[in-house]
Amino acid sequence: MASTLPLPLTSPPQNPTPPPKTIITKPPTFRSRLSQLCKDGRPDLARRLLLDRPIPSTSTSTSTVLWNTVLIGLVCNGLPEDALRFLSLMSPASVRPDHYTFSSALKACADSNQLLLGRSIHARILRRYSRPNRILSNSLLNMYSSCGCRQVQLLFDRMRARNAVAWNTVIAWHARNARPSDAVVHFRRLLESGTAPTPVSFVNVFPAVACLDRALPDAVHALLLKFGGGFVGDPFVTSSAVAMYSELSDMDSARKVFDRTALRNTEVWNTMIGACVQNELPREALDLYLQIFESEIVSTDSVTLIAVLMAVSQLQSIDYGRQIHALVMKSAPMDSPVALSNALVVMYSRCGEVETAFRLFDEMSERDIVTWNTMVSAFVQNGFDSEGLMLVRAMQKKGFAVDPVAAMALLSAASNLGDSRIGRETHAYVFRRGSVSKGWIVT
DNA sequence: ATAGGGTTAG
Repeated sequence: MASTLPLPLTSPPQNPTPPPKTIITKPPTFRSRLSQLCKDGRPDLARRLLLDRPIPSTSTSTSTVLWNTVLIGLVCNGLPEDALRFLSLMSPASVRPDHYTFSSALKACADSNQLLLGRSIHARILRRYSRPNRILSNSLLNMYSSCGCRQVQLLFDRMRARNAVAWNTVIAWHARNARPSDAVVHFRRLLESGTAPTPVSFVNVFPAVACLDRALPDAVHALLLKFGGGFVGDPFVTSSAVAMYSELSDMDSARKVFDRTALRNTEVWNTMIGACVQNELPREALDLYLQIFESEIVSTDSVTLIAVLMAVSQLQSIDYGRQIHALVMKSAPMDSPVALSNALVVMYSRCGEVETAFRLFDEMSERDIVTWNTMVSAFVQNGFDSEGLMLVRAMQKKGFAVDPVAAMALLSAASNLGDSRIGRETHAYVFRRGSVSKGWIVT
């Protein structure tokens, strides 16, 4: 290109051809190969490549970067246990862990719920650094929060430089542990501290405000509009706000938030459809599904189909049910998730087609506890009590223990059959197993 | 290269 330009002859030569650098791509470095493998979802290959490397001719600090790359790759690909095993192979003589190592290790502990290991890493951090940096402190907060340890508050209170991430972590911790007012208090203190809230601040606080003062949800939503004009378009924030209004059964507000969102991805649609189902508005749910279908802009996934099947179950319309079933077969013919098959079984059962429900149940290659409970309840609810009882035996043979849902079906079947022996046995079983913490209701 | 986020069947 440069050679075709009419250059004046007097001017000095100006690199007539581009340097070879821009033509020949540099060979990938060992680190870039590792991180590419991790990005491609093959951290196992990256790990093997690193472990099989003949002799580490690189310096200790370079090694650390390589090890961190694989470690982060394992964590980000949902393999926290492998990450921690890999970490234990890091010999301190040749690889010296750094901030990145520790923060990834803490995330691995958080993801695999390993409090003891997390604590030991915390101790190593304190031995290494007099004061952990902000990211390490936030990683520690997250680890303790994920592992359900109360140390979160103490650690947070002692932090000097708290950024939004730290605040958000504590807000989420309170909200998830059924302390909505503490979550809101920290949200308020976040605003008072002068730290700018982030979209995550709102995502975390929304679930907490639904169960408090009725004025709060609108107040927090107003704050959202005031603080982050940019956040309202965030699909996460939208989903969270829709879910909050749905929880309050304020479907007008939920719909308003949804309608005002420019960027609606599959998850946002799923939340809105799920909100309709939760509030027993199956027609609205189906209508929304139809809109996705016609717009062809966003795609649907198994979560969408599950919600739609629940709506059909509420409507008890076998015609719609069969159509959705056909769509399920078309969209996910092979390995559809168990939850989707379960939802199909529920739908046929609610529409009164127990035989079809059982055929689907019978054809399933994988069944979980919900599958068994669903089919047992399907039998009992449709008057096939003996079949329900027999299926409970089959379920126990497969190693699934009777849980509160199955117990309810059993009691109901016993009562329908007038079988006092099974009724008494189930009652005794419930009493033996019973504890409120396990979801059992003891009477 | 590092921290926090929404929906999911009985």
